[in-house]
Formats: sequence, C-alpha cells, structure tokens
Amino acid sequence: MTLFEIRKMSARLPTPAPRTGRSESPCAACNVRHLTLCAALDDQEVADMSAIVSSVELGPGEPLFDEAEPAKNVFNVTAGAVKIYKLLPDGRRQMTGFLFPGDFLGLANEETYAYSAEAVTFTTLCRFPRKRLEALLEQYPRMERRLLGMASHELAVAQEQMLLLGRKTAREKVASFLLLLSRRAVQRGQKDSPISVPMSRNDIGDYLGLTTETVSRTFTLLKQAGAIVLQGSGKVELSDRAALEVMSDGV
Amino acid sequence: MTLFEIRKMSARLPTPAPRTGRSESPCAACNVRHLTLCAALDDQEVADMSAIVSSVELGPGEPLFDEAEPAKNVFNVTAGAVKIYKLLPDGRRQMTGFLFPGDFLGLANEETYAYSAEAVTFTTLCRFPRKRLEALLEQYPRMERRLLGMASHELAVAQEQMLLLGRKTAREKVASFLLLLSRRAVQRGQKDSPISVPMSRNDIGDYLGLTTETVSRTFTLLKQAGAIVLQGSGKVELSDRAALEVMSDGV
DNA sequence: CTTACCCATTGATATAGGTCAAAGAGCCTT
DNA sequence: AAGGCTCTTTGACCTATATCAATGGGTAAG
Repeated sequence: MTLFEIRKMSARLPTPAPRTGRSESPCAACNVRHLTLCAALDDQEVADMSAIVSSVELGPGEPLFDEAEPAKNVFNVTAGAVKIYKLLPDGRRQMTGFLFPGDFLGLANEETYAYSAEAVTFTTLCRFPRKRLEALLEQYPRMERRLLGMASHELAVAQEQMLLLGRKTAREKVASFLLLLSRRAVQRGQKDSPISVPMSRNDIGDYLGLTTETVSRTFTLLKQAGAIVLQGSGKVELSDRAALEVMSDGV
Repeated sequence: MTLFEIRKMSARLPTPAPRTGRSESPCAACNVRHLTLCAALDDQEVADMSAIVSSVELGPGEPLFDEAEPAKNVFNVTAGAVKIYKLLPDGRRQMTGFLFPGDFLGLANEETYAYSAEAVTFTTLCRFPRKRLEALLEQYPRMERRLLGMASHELAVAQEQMLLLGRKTAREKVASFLLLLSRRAVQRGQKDSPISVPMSRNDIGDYLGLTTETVSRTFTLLKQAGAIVLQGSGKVELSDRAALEVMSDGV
C-alpha cells in the first residue's frame, strides 16, 4: 500500500470536534454539525438534516464533480480544502474559489453545476441530495433564509474577486490572497500567522489570473521586502501584515 | 431648461407595458409588475409588494447609492440601464455588472452595499425599503425561494465573469460582451441584432478589465473582421454571430 | 452658425506579465 | 541510497495591452 493510500484511509479516522452553536447535536453521518448552515438551527432541524446526509472523503487532486454535470448534490466541507474552477475549451482555467471547512458548494439555480470541484488536500465533506434538501427547505424557511444570506455573501466575495482580477497588479493580487487566507484561517479558529497555503503555485495563479512563474516571482519579491517568510511545506508567515495591507490596495 | 433636463422629465412619462405571468396586477406605484421577482407571485403577493414600493428616476450618470453606504433599499430596474462597480483607493474601477429592466440590485447580507450603482441612461426603478421587504419575505417563503434562485443565478454569472477577467484575451472579452448584451436583449423581448450598447468605451473597459483605447481598437478589429457593424448612436449589428461565438472562447 | 466639450479613434512607445528554458528541491518508490 | 517524479525558482526574452499623445466627430450651449 502506498503512502498516498494510507493517508487517504487515515482521512476517515479523525473526527472533527463539534462546533459550538445554538444546538450541539452532531450530524449522524459525519459526526459534525453542518457549520454555516446549522449555526442557526434547532435540534429538530439538525436531526432532519442529519437524516439525509452522507459522508465523502477525497484525496488530493480527486474530483468531486464536473461543470455541466447534473447537480444532484450539495456539499458542505468539513475538513481539508476544495478548489472550484471553470475551464475554457483550450484548457485555460480560472479558479473561482478555494473552500474550507464550513463552506458550501454545489448550490445551483440551474439543473447542472456551474463549475468543477476538486480536492486540494485530503478532504471530507457532507453530501446532501439536492431534492431532499430542497424538500427540507420548504419545511424550514429559516434554513432557506440562511442559504440566501450565504449566497448574498458569496456574491459580495465574487465581486471583490472581480475587482482583483480586473484591476489589481500581480503584487496586489498576491498580497490580497495571503490576507484572505489569513482572515479565513481566523474564521476557522486558527492563528492569523503563519498560515497554511496548501495549494500549488499553479492553482494560486489560476485563482489570481496569473502564471505559476509570476506567482513564484511575486512570493520571492514579498519575501525580499520582508512582508512574508516562507517556512516550507506550505506554511507562510505574514511577518509584516501592515505592509501586505498597503500592498493589497495599491499603496 | 436644458435638453438634459427635458429628457430627464420625459423619462417619467412612458409607462412600460405590464409583463405576462401568473398575475397581471401591476405595481401601484410604478405601474409595472416587478418582473423577475413577481413572475411567480399571486395577486395578493403582488398587491403587498406594491404597497411598499416607490418609484425612482435617474438621468445618465446619476448615482443611485454608494459602496459602504447603509443598505436601506432594494431596487428593481424597470427601464433604462444601471452600472454597478467597485473602486480601489487610487480610483481604479471595476464594473461588476450592467443591469437592465427586470434586474434587482441592492440585496446585501451585510448592513451596507457591497458596490456603487449609477444610471447609464435615463432610468426608472422601483424602490423597496429593505426592512419592509424582509418582513414580506417572512410572510411569503415562495418569494424568498425566488430571491435565492436569483442570487444563485447571479453567482453563476459572476463566476463566468471571473473566467473572462482572469483568462480571456481582449478580443475574447469584447466578443463575449457583445454576445452577452445580445442574449440579454432577447430576454427582454428585443431583437438579437442590432443591439443597443448604451455605455461608453470607458465603462466597457472597466467591465472587461481593459482600457478605453483597447476596447476601441478591439471594436475596430471586429469591424474589420466583418463580425460587427457600428451603426452609430450606440447601435451595433452582430453581422457574424458565429464568428463572435468562436472568438468569445478563444478559437 | 460657431464654439466648446466629451468621447472615440488612431498612432507611437513603454512595460507588466507571459513564455520558454533550465536548474534546484522535496518527495515517494524501489 | 538512488532514481524519478513533480513542483518551485530563476533567468532571458517576447508580446499583449497599457500609456501617452494627437486628431476627429458628434452634440449641446450660446
């Protein structure tokens, strides 16, 4: 058995601690509460959610679903990291997001997914059959309101990303990206530095509208400017956050 | 009185025809049905919507609201065109969308608007006080579902735009933009060509992540390639749609 | 009718970031 | 421990698009 396979197996083992919230009932299938969505729900609602959920584990690089495939499930990341992206016919790729524990994906208005999704690291997710989730939403308008709030928030995030893609320089893009990862880590209860950067330079480039080489050069530049320290194995220390903040907006 | 003022006055006069749908009840204040949102509503629901709505008219370039201002209202465009955008501290601008009759704007999860909004042409909108609209949503979950659908759709559109901004060439961007305008015109019951392009080259550039000059050069290029004909006064004929389709994706 | 302004277009030049190429640096596997 | 991946870094060069500058054209004001 290869190390890859062992790691993949072991991804099943650790059980993330239940989050605090209005209710402590964990999901029956994956033994975690459904984070974002459940934060506002009561025991009965969480129980109903748990009844329709199942668990999914993925190794690095494994696909979850492809763009244009029928959108049969909605997912909630519980551990690891997921990348979502769109492709052009000739293979050019645009990451539209990196998702971490608590994030939802697969919500679609149309009958098919609008993007492809793939694991970045060893990842676990909860899977909700879309039809059954929708039935539940009919029953609990409060959940639906929560989903609307999440969608509105993601829309604001998407617009911020458009500003980055359309109008920021490479340095501004990379500085913004590192600050974003740091803020998200804090949201998940981790430290704001050093941060974990589990995705490749190529993935980062496809997220920021840059090439691998430009991302690499820009990291070197930020390192030389004393704004960051590369600690190896995907850890980056934000040693001068103020400088990064200034750089992320264009001085 | 200047011509500008006369035009602005006259923007109040024309009353758009009621749309077909489940109910024909027009809004009491603006005498149109609330398009996207109302398409699935019954008479009682439309009446309740009409009770909280008021009408707004704007001339070209007039602001509707600014980013970071308290999000007190939600709007529905009933005539004209609106641009929404975000700014960097040094003035660089990214349009995040052009909105046409039927489009909603101002929905926000946070307490403030995520972007600024400004009229492109003489424009009329319906204004819904956010608090009162939210109260209505509690009462009518079906409306909320409709809003969730709209938000999900906009999210998919935003992701498509990220692909454009991050990975397409100038030619692909402009071709995609013209096809987008054409498709949206059809949705509003207009012809797919010639299309009305009411915004300036500069606005288009800020939407596509390009400069005025590059947009202008690219229009010339498409014209020379026989893909479009510039008819003056903001009308563009898509004379070779197939060529545009091919160009919009990178051959 | 004339002037003034704004916007679009075109040209010349500069540059940020892309492309191509090669050399490390970690790893997993054997 | 050695070989072979894959990913990152660095260098040299190139090109798409930005920038700077000038001209033209349409429309509104006087």
